[in-house]
Amino acid sequence: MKKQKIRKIYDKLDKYFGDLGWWPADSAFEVIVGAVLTQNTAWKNVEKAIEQLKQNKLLDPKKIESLSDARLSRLIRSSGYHRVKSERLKAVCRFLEKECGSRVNKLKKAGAASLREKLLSVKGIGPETADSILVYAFSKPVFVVDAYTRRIFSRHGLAGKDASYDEVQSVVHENFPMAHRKLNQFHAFLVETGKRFCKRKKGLCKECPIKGL
DNA sequence: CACCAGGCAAGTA
DNA sequence: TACTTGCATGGT
Repeated sequence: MKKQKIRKIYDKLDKYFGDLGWWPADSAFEVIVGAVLTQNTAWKNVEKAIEQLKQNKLLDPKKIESLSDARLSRLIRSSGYHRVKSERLKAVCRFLEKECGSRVNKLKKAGAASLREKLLSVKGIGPETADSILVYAFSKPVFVVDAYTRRIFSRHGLAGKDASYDEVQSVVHENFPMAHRKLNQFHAFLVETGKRFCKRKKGLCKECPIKGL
């Protein structure tokens, strides 16, 4: 039964990691920026980019929207794909201006499903980025599926190797209590497990806290 | 040197 | 629908 197995995995990881303090950010908007910048990119490189924006006091939707493409992409260069990502950031900022007058915290009151759809309509925001924003910026009860999650779920027989994003997400939504805090932590646990123990070419390694479940 | 990282969009068949 | 490719820096 998947329900039992997922529960077991969560409990093991909870005991092993405790509270990982995700998502590290000082504001909802910083979460959104981080969610875009971390697309297919190591978080370490994203931190430097966010730090650049902070040091220049530009971590603000209206300010980012009005920057030149050259300036913005230079500031976020360390996060990779900087030309693409500067466009994506601007698209998100335009969305925020239109949606809530750039008062980002207003969106906490929005319904999760409708906000998800709106986010997905922004160019540069796909399912993972949208869900990361929903759960980490706006505390919605949503489980984020990422590359590590896929890898781990596949190796533990919880999802097919090439299951779609929505399929993997459903496995968790249907088999795990829908508390925001736990879904939030669960994703953080899986990413941390992946980073440390489940690299692409290795199989499950000995020290992995959920080995053999 | 090769490979990977907390994806997504656009093009093709 | 299901592939494929471009995007790019920084770490191992």
